Amino acid sequence: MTSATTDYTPETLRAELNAKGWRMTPQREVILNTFKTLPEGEHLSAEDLYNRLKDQGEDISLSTIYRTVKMMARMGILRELELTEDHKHYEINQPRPHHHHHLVCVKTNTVIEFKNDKILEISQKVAEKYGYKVLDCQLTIIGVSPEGQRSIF
Amino acid sequence: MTSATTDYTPETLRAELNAKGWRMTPQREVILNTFKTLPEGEHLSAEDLYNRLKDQGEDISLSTIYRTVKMMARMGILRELELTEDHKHYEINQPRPHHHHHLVCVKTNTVIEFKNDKILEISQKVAEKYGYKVLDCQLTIIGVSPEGQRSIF
DNA sequence: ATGCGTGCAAAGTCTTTGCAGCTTC
DNA sequence: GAAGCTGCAAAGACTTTGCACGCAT
Repeated sequence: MTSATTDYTPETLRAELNAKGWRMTPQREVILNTFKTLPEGEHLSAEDLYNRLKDQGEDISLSTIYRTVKMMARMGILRELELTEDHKHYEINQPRPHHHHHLVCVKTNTVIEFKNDKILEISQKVAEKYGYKVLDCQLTIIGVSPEGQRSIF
Repeated sequence: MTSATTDYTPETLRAELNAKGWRMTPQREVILNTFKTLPEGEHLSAEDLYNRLKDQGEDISLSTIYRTVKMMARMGILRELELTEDHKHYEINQPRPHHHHHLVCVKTNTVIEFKNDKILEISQKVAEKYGYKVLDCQLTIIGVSPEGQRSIF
């Protein structure tokens, strides 16, 4: 298991998979590359990814996508985000300087990204205390945006 | 909308509901009280809550439970947690000294709770910057436990 | 009296799984 | 060659919704 700051390439992914007796495939490479080139702050649901790839002429089944993103999340390659929507979103797990967190409005469902280095520091301290290795840490602030505060409901 | 540190009672809940043109009901009171008396650190899924109430002779439909916990989460009364499982868990949204966060192992699915006051401080600062009111904040650290590190897969 | 809330059953959404065939090691 | 991986279709888990009746305001 590699740390959250590994910069995965198809080669390092292949190596890690092979070490576990698993295999590199074209599908896995395409998915990894898609996340690696995703603009910072953008995150995709399984279906988003499916459609995006389809548009690019890459026909990867939804099953494979679900299987792959879950695997990559468990490996620490992707961050699994559960924000306001009722399905998971994924984004590449960036090393420290790019790591960000989310501020979500319960009324408007707006999501704001923000950075804060202390959070990773705290996480590492806590994890160390329990002997855990950190793959990812996510601070999600749930609140009400200025627009949301104006509405009664 | 009230702050995360409000200590809800059936009366304050009724007042807040009425102010919005909504209503207090026996079901809502039972659900609120159940969460209020839940041991710290315990959190329930909709189905957990349904069964627990049934055992106590309180027959509240699953639909109502889903509707109520979602409403209470939006009001900031409950925290909506998405940890390792594929369904949401709820717990009362405690004021600061009892607020806790989660350290999750991707391999064993173990969840450890921990407290850290700095996290709420950081959240409040961030929220303020954007003009948000904080209802809840959750730091989730995803990692690998010592036991998990021993297994290859 | 009004209209929100509940319970029921049905529908919906997102995700997982079994299996046959293909691909990687 | 053996075993993992993919795609398809079907199943599954959890959650939401329409509607008629009852209850809070």
